[in-house]
Parts: sequence; C-alpha cells; structure tokens
Amino acid sequence: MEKNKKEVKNNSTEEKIKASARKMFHQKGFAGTRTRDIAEESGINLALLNYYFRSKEKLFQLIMSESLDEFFSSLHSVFNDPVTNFNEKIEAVVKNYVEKMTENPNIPLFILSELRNNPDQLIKKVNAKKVFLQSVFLSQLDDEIKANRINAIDPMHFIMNLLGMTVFPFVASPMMKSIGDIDQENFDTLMDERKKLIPMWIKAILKS
Amino acid sequence: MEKNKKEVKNNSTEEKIKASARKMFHQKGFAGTRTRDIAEESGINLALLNYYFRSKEKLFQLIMSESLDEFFSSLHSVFNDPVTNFNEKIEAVVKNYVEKMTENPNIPLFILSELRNNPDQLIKKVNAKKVFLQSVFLSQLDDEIKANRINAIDPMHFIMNLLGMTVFPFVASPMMKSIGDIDQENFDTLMDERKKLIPMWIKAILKS
DNA sequence: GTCTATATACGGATAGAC
DNA sequence: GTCTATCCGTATATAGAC
Repeated sequence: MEKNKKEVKNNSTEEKIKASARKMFHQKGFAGTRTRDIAEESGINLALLNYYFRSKEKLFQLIMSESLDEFFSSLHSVFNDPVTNFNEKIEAVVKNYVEKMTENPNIPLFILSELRNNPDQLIKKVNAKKVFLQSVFLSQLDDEIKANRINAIDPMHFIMNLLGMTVFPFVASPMMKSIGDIDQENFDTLMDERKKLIPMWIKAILKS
Repeated sequence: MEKNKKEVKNNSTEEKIKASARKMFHQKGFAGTRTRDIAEESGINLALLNYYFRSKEKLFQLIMSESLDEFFSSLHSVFNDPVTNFNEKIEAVVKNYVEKMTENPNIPLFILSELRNNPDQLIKKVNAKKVFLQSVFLSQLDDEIKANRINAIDPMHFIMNLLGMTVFPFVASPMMKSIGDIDQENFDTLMDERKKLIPMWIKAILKS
C-alpha cells in the first residue's frame, strides 16, 4: 500500500523527535526535561534536535502550541456547533474530554502547570470570547434558564463545575488513586461512568 | 514585648530561607527553581542554603512534606470531626479550602505537578484510608443516603465532584481568567460565592 | 541529513577566610 | 554563622567530518 503524506511524515526524523518531545514535556514539563532525554527516547542523535528545531525552547513552544490547540479546539467546536442542543453539547464535551484524557492523561496537568508561569501563551492562542463567552452554548444556557424558569447561574460557575468535575480527576489522578486506594483500571472505569453521570449532575445543579 | 519562640524562629536565617524556598518551589516547581533564586529572594547567601539544608533536594523534601501536611491535615480533621454532621462537614471543607487557596493559590498545582513524577511521596505521607475511606464523613454519607432514600453514589465520584468543584478553579485559574475574561478580583469574588454554592450543588447532586 | 567531538554556560555544592 | 571565591558536573548548543 502506498503511503500517504501523513504516514510518511509520522516516520520522518522530525516527527520522531516531536513525538518524543511531546511525551517527555507532557510528563516532566519544560524545566524537568533534558534534550538528551528527548534524543534518547526517539533513538536519534542529540545534534539533530537542534538541526530541526533550533533550540529546546523553540521545540517546546511548538509542542505547547499544538497541545493548547488540541485542548481548546474541541471545546470551541463543540460549544459552537450550530446543530446540537444544550444537553447534547454537555454530553459531547464530557465524553470528548474523558476519552481524550484517558488516552493521554498528562495533557491537562502539563498545560496547567506550564501556563502558571506563562499565562500569556494562552491569551495569545485562544480567543476566550469565541470559545465560551460568546459561544452558541452560552446562549443556549440562557434559553434553558428562561424556558424552564430555573435560577440563573453565573456562566463562570457553570464552566468551573463542568471542567472541574471532568478534568480535575485526571489532573489529580495520583491523589485520587491514593485516596481511594484504586488502581489504573478502577480509575478508568470510574471515568467511563462519569461520561454519563456528569451531564446528569450538571442538570441537577441547574435545577437547584 | 518579649518574643516567643515562634517569632524568633520566623526571623531566623533558617526560616527566611524556608519561606523563600516555599514561595519559589510553589511557583516554579523543583526543576524550575534555582538555589540561587531562593538565596536571592531571601536576601541571604547561597552557601547558607547548603549550610542549613545540606542540598536543594533536602530543602525541597522539607517544603513538600509540609505542604502535603497542610493540604491533607485539614481534610483529615474535618472529615473525622466527631461532633459535626454531614452538611457541616461539606461546608467546612469547602470554606476551609477556598480560604486557604485564596491565601496561597499555588499550593494545589504545586502538589499535583510534583506528585505526578513521585506519587509515592503521598502514599508514604498520607494514610489514605483514614483520611477518606474510613472517615466519619463517609459513614455519615452512607447514613444520609439511607435516611433520605436517595440513590447511592460511589464515594470516589463524590470526592471527585467535591474537590473538582472546589480545587480545580484554583489549579486552572489562569485558564479560567482567560476564558471568562476576568481579573484577580473578579476571580476571588467568584470563589467566595462558591463557599455557599458548592455545598448546595453537592446536595442537589445527591438527590438526583 | 546524520554523526562525533567539543565549546560554552549554567547550576549545585564546597573550601576556606572572617 | 556568614561571606567570597571557586570547583565540578551537567545541559544546551554548535563546529565540522562524513
């Protein structure tokens, strides 16, 4: 079978380095990762890292940028999908994130801890208003409140609850496993359950 | 006025170094902090850091250990307080953590990101079963469920919701501020509101 | 494009004077 | 106890051969 561009790209040296860099940075952060680790991990020579990406810093920026995209683009597209309704959007966000983070559990903590010292990266990268404040989702939340005569909720409280319930367990997974005395398999099962439960709970909160 | 031991201790060189180390480690983590930064921050000489604490690693372990204590001891004592009831415990935990993290916003992300590579620190330090699994609080949760004939909830889901709603906004504060286009003052106001709201929402979830 | 060897800088830690 | 000066290992980055 002939290889398409994507497949070729994935096998190139450049992509191998990027894949290893992603893995290491996600695991240990910028300061905790050595370029030698990345080189070793990808089986290439250290000099090639600088040949392709110029510096550790530049390579990191690339990974960070892509990670932010991956994390926020799905939020943006779900929240602004014109065809789905309110409930469907909540279900989609939760399912989407739980599955993504089960697959790649280190992304959220990576983003949050690196953002701590460089919050500007996010501001430059993500149009906050379009992602959430002016999203289709938010007007649907408004409609929901009016239609069902339920108490208004500050959108920020709403999103904190939604992301808190969905993302926090992954950010805190070692702590959760320790507190609950459970292993990775138990943890994943719980997260799978939450795909159904969180949307339910979110609705219960709205009605309270 | 005569100074007591605590005050003297707080002014000592040793304590000044510890205070700066705490600040820097909380902000930038172990790998991101240079011993020179700590020395400069505290106005003391770099050599004194090693004189008092032997090594960066040892100093870090000390800070980490104290931070874990601070974070979990309150959880433990609230959850095992024999005189408070179920609702009071929830209110106490939320109030306690919101106030603590408003005062010192970097602690939770510090703990979580450092724990990522050394989960054992937590296991050694915190008796998971006593903090939560065998706590007075958990038996009260059981009673609550039976008495009110509400649906059972896995305790792990419960604690994930409680801590997720309470802790996550602080862990993700740069992201929350960006998404909501708010400043520190707005953020603190929201967090203050959550002291009342989260216990309410937690109850709504239980009844759902 | 890929390698080996190396320049250069940085960070943790200590020796030794005061 | 506190300082200055310095050692030494380590990490990033580059020069230059192939």
